[in-house]
Amino acid sequence: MDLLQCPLFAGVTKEAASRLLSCFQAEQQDFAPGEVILRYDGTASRIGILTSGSAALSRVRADGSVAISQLLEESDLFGEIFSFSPSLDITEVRAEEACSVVFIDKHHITHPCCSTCAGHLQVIQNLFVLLSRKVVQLDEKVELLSKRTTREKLLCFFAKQAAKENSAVFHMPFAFTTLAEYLSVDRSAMMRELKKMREEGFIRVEGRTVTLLALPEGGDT
Amino acid sequence: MDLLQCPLFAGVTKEAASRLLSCFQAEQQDFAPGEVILRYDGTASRIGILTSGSAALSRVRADGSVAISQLLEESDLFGEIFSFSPSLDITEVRAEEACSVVFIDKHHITHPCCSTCAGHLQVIQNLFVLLSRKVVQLDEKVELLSKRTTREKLLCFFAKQAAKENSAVFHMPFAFTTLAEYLSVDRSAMMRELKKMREEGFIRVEGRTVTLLALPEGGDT
DNA sequence: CTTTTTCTGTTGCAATTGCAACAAAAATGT
DNA sequence: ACATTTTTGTTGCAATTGCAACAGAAAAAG
Repeated sequence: MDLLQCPLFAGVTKEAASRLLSCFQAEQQDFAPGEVILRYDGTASRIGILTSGSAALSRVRADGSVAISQLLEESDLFGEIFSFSPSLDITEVRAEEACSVVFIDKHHITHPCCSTCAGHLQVIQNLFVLLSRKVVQLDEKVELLSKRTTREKLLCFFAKQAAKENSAVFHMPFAFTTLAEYLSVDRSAMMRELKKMREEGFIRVEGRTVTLLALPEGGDT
Repeated sequence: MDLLQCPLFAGVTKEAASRLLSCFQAEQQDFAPGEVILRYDGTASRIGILTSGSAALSRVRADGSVAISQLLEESDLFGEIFSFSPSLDITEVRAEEACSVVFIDKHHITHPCCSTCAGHLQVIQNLFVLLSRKVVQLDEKVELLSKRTTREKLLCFFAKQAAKENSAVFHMPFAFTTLAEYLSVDRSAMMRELKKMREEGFIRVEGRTVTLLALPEGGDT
C-alpha cells in the first residue's frame, strides 16, 4: 500500500501528507518474512505503522515457547508505548510476510511542531481511529483468552473468522501451529480437541478450509 | 475528581474546558456501587470517561459465570466502540465503588464542531494519550491471560502489583473472588494453587496483604 | 528434483483444572 | 446486636491440559 493512501492520511491531500511526513521525520523500512521488525527493550519512543504485509507481536517465554499477542495487518499500529513494562519474556514484532513499515516518533504526533500544518489535526484524528481499532482487536483477544476451555476458544475464534468472511465456510488466516500460539494453548492438546470436534460433527476441516457445521456460541450477535 | 481537572482536559483552561463540554454535549451521571453503568447492546456511539470511583467491564457467560475483562479506574475510557461486535456473552460495565461518569458522543470528538475551539485539539491529543493507556492495560491483560498455568498467572499479577506499589509487600486491589474472575480461572482451583504457593514459601497472605517472598518471573525488568 | 525444514496428526501419562458441594469467617445491612 | 449475604478456605472427583515423543505429509530451500 502506498503510505500516502494509508488510513493514517485519510482525508489529507497528497501534498499535505508528504509535507507532514518530513515534518514527522518519518522513516520507511522494509522487512523480509521472519525478520524482527522491533524488539521491545525499553525504548518507547517510536510508533510503527505497518503499511503493507503482515506481522505478529509475540512474547517469547524463557523456555522458548511463543505466545502471539497480536496479529498485525495492513495499517495496524505497534510500538513499545502500547506495551506494558517488559517482563522477563522477550517481546518482539516479527514479519510474517514481507512488510513495509513507517516509524514515527510519538513526540511529533502528540506535540505538533506546527499546528498550522494542514492535515496535522486530521492525522491525529486518524490515529485516534486506528488506536480505537487496536483496542477493539485487543478486546477481541481478551475475549478469546477468557474462554476457559480449548474448545470454547476454538469455537469463538472460528465464529469470529466465519463472521469476518460472512460464511460458515472460511479460510484459516495462518497455520494451526500459529493458532495454538495465538490461543495460548498447547498445540497437541489443541489438535486433540480439534479432532474431537470433527468427530462430533461440529466442524469440518480440509487443509486450511474450515466449515462450521453447528455454531453454538461466540459468534457475532 | 473534578471533571475539568481530569486528564482529558489537561492543558486546557477552565473556561475553554467548560465551553468544550457544552460543545461536546457531555452528560454527567453518578452511579452507586453495583449499578450497571453501561450494557453493550450494539449502540456504539458514546464514549464513557470514569471521572471518579472504580468499575469493571465484564462478560457474563450464558451459564452466569463472569469474566472480568477490564478494571476501570479514574480517568479510564470505556464504550462499545472499543469492543468487538458482541458475542452471546453479555458485556457490561458495572460500578464497583460509587462512580461519576461523563458520556461524550464520539462524533463530537472525531468531527470537531468548531476546530477553532480553543483546546479542542488538546482534548483530542489527551484522548490519544488516554487511549494509549488503555491499549497498555489491555496488553497487560493479554500477557496475564497468555500464561498457561494458574500459578504463572498469579505470579505475573502479583509481580505487576508489587511493581505498582514498588514493594514486595502489596495490597490486593480487590477480593480473591474478583481476582479469579479477572484471571479467568476457577476460584477454587485458584485458591488451591494459592495454598500450594503459600506452603512452598513463594508468598505470604494475610487478608488482602500479600508478600512476595521469591519473585521468579513475570515482574518488571 | 532432491534435501531439509516445517507443519500436521497422534498417543500415553502425569499434572492441572473445573465443577460441585460444603463449612467457617468476614463483611454488610437493618 | 443480630440476621443475612458475601467471601474465604477446603476437598473429592472427573475431565481437560500440558508435556514429551514420535511418524508421516506438506512446504520451502537448495
